[in-house]
Amino acid sequence: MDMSQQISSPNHEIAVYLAAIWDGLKDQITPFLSVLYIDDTIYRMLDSHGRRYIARKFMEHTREAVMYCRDGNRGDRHYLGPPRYFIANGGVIHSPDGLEPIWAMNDGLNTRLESVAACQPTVPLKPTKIPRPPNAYILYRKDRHNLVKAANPGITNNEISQILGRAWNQESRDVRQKYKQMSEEIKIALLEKHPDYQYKPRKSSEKRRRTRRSQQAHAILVDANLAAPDDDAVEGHSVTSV
DNA sequence: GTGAATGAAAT
DNA sequence: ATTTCATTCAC
Repeated sequence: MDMSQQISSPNHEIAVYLAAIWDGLKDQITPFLSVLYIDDTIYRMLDSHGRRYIARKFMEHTREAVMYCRDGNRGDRHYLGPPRYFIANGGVIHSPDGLEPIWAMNDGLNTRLESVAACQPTVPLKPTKIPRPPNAYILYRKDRHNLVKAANPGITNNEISQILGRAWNQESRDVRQKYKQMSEEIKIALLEKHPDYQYKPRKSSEKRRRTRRSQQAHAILVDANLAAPDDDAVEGHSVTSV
């Protein structure tokens, strides 16, 4: 191998350059980190290839599709992370110019979803979590949930469940059969789309324990570039789709 | 995350 | 026989 040839090649220089940038960025990585903070200066040094390179390196850590987002509150900050990270806790992804997505937390007043940018995975990702198909009662409850709520202002979901649980047990075999039929069709459709689907309940010990950090506290952590354990959020295997 | 109902599917 | 998780969303 002719090393001198490689060292002098532009490609090699670029590779070294990108590797150096990644080297600096990866200092942020902890086992729980799900979003990478990238200073605007660094971000602008990267062209599309460079950004793709960094994204790929980071995906190797997150095992999820990631996207870039500019900080909606501070234009000089960029983040790289799974779309679900930006969406969580009322966050929205703006893309006013249709090009560069901007992430902002929902203040309930003047944030609106303009458009959502897509991103394409380039490394093997964690398999998507396929939701369990709903049973007959779940479909029945879903159907009547809004009706019961409208008829009983201030009613809680638990009360709705109690009411519809009784209603379900009183329902004619016709109605029950109708929903049973629906649930079976949905299940068949699911198996058709995901032939390898299999229900995999976790042990209760595997369920999420830590109570969620407040939105505000979380925003502060992110802003201080201390974004932490917000992400073992993936039960067993899954990616929240956007 | 929990609760509150039912039921499918796993353990 | 027991447990998880599908739906909903205030708490």
